[in-house]
Amino acid sequence: MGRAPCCDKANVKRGPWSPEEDATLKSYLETHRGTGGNWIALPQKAGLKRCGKSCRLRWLNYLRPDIKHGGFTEEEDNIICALYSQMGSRWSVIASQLPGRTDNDVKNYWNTKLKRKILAGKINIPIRNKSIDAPTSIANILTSPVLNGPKAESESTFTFSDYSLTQSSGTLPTLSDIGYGPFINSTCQNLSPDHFQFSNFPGVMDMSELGATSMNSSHFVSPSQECSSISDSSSLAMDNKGLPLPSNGGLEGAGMLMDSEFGLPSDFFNGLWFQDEASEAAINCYQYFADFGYVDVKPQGLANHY
DNA sequence: AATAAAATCAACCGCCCGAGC
DNA sequence: CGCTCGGGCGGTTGATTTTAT
Repeated sequence: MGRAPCCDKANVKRGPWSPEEDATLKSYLETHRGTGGNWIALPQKAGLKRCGKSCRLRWLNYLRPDIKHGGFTEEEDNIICALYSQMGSRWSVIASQLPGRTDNDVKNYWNTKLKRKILAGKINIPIRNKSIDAPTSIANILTSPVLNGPKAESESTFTFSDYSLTQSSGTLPTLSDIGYGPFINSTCQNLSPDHFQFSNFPGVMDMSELGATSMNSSHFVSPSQECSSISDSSSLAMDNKGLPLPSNGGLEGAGMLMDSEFGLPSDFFNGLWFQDEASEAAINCYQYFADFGYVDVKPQGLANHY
């Protein structure tokens, strides 16, 4: 038995909001200085025949003051790409770094325009291009160039269109290639934002700042869930359809990239794969991100709660 | 000008998490 | 400690708009 729905679906209006409904919701929220801590009860109080969640969404994505729509700047493009390359589809976290942007907006923008821009080679994604030695201890990996970033002069970019990543595949070892996979599986619970220096990316804030602000209120999936599918873990991940799938590393066998629970941008890379099956770049790129682009980070102090 | 195809984006869905009891 | 509920999230849908033929 599933949980009860949040509202009576039969008696709530659905679909696009009318200007009158917008005005009612906005007026109520402004008059009462918020929801009073309960979105579910709000529609009734405000006289709206809408689901509370629908009201919340409408407010957050459209009615809220200072919302910007469309017209993403190049700088915003770069920030989105860089953050996506680091954390995947954490749209709320990404949006929190873009004043006036909502997660829905960023998500739509990524899915409809940015992916195409990247594929067309109009956007370069900064990537760390440096060999590292296999770590022998936790200290090594936490201070390794891959995780902490290269010196500025060794940073390079690649584009998906020219597959230049292929050329550098030898210098982009995946974590599983160098034995990091099992390590991450067993130790990622202990990682903190301090171990990641996102500020090495131009225009991207240090992750530790996120840990102090937006990440505190963000949605996190526990390492037990996310780390289970990192790298060459042998555990199974479930895709959206509930089918058991091999976690990352799914390149082999079925000849296609597998989705995982870990927040990989798999749809994007699947797209690359199917677009050009012979593309080593897509594979390398996928593995690159899959292997160390998505290690979950948590504010220090929370790590042991899982 | 008409039609089809593609792109866009608002809105919904279902799941997960934390708070409160 | 377990259950319920609301908030929040990412994924997906589908209506509308734009572009191509």
